[in-house]
Amino acid sequence: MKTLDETRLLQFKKNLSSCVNIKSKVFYNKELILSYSPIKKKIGFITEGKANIVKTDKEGNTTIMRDLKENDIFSNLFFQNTEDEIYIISNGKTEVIFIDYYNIIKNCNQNCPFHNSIVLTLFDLLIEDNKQQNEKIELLSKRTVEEKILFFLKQRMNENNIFKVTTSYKAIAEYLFVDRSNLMRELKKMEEKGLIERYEKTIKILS
Amino acid sequence: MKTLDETRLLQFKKNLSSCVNIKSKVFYNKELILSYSPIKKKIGFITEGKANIVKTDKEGNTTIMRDLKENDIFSNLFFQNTEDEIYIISNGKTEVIFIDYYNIIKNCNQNCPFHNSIVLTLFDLLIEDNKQQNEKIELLSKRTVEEKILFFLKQRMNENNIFKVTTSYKAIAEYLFVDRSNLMRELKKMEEKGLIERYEKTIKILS
DNA sequence: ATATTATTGTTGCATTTGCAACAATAATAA
DNA sequence: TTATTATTGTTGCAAATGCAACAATAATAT
Repeated sequence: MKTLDETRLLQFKKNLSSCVNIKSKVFYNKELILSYSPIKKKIGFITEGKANIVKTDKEGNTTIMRDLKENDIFSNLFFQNTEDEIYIISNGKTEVIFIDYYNIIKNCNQNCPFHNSIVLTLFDLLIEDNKQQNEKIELLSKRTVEEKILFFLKQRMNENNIFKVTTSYKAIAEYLFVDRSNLMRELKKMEEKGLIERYEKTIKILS
Repeated sequence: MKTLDETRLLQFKKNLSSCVNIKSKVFYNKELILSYSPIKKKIGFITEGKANIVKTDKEGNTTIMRDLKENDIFSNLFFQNTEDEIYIISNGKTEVIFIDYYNIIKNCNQNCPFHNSIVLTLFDLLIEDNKQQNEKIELLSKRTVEEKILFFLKQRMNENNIFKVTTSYKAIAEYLFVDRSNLMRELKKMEEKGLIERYEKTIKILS
């Protein structure tokens, strides 16, 4: 039983506009969707496409903190103001619904029946996000690049133990916070060890 | 303006018992508070003390994924079933309130006025947790041990740029996912570089 | 079609890091 | 108190990793 099924998400999207002020917006590739702001507290919900949470430190190093996809939630409420700059950037064409945080916490005047349902769905979406973050922390806690790769692949492989690189090895290296050339080297080693088989962008996990 | 002030948390604790089934429990050092379960979905709220989210992989390596303290929320809903085992473990005397997830998502029969307020507070507690997770991901994205140490220290130093090690260097090394002896070595290097001053368990950040 | 840019694959090399081992000290238990 | 256990501080060494550079290929733009 999945907590968040299609029906419920559909209902959520319908209810949203009936109760709180929302703004829907379409972004194209590499556009800024949201940045840190202590004033304009917004919650975003991706209705179509993909996005990344990207961090740039003061030396200019850029890292992908998170991958976001359809039905994922995000917010500038999730970040604190640090030296690093954190942005949500679209990855291809992306459609987003923005919800004003104050609309959520303040019960709407007419005490509409939708409000509770919306908050509950947001709650479950947040739990889902939390789960994904824990998965990322678990990934990063792995001691070696090989362990990181295996964990990453096993989470994403299909029922035939196959994972297809739909993005790029560069993007995967960024996601794992490892050097790209080292990623390639480790993949080769893993193939020699018999842990995986690889043909260009198709990887079969054998272990 | 803080989202979650003392007054609100007090109200939350009061309301909880009026509306949903809760169970309060006291744990002593190193006791199991919660583990992964697909059936018994629980949300925990720490009213006193500290706890850790601890992960053990199939090789037996144990890592501290998160530090939890008073007013922090946790749940087995946040984890997926992987090869790694994840537990919430008390760190000293810890008092916890357990909330049944189904109590939250199912509006209570009498449609009490507390329910919405509770869900909203849980929502904000989840946002707070999310923020802490992002902070940890940001920390782990740092490329070198030195960068990790500096980020860690700057987040925690007081207004005089002083951080006191209240736990142990061993625990800090675990939290940063770095080797303890390397942590000591890097601290020495950083002192030589003039980035910090250190006297046993007191560190002054100079940069 | 051709030029331009991005990605992939590879390697040598320097650096960083983890591991193991040990002594010194501190904290805790008997 | 004394014994026992945990933490701190240090180092040599091997392994893992990142960096830089490059050619080959693929993708995209003109």
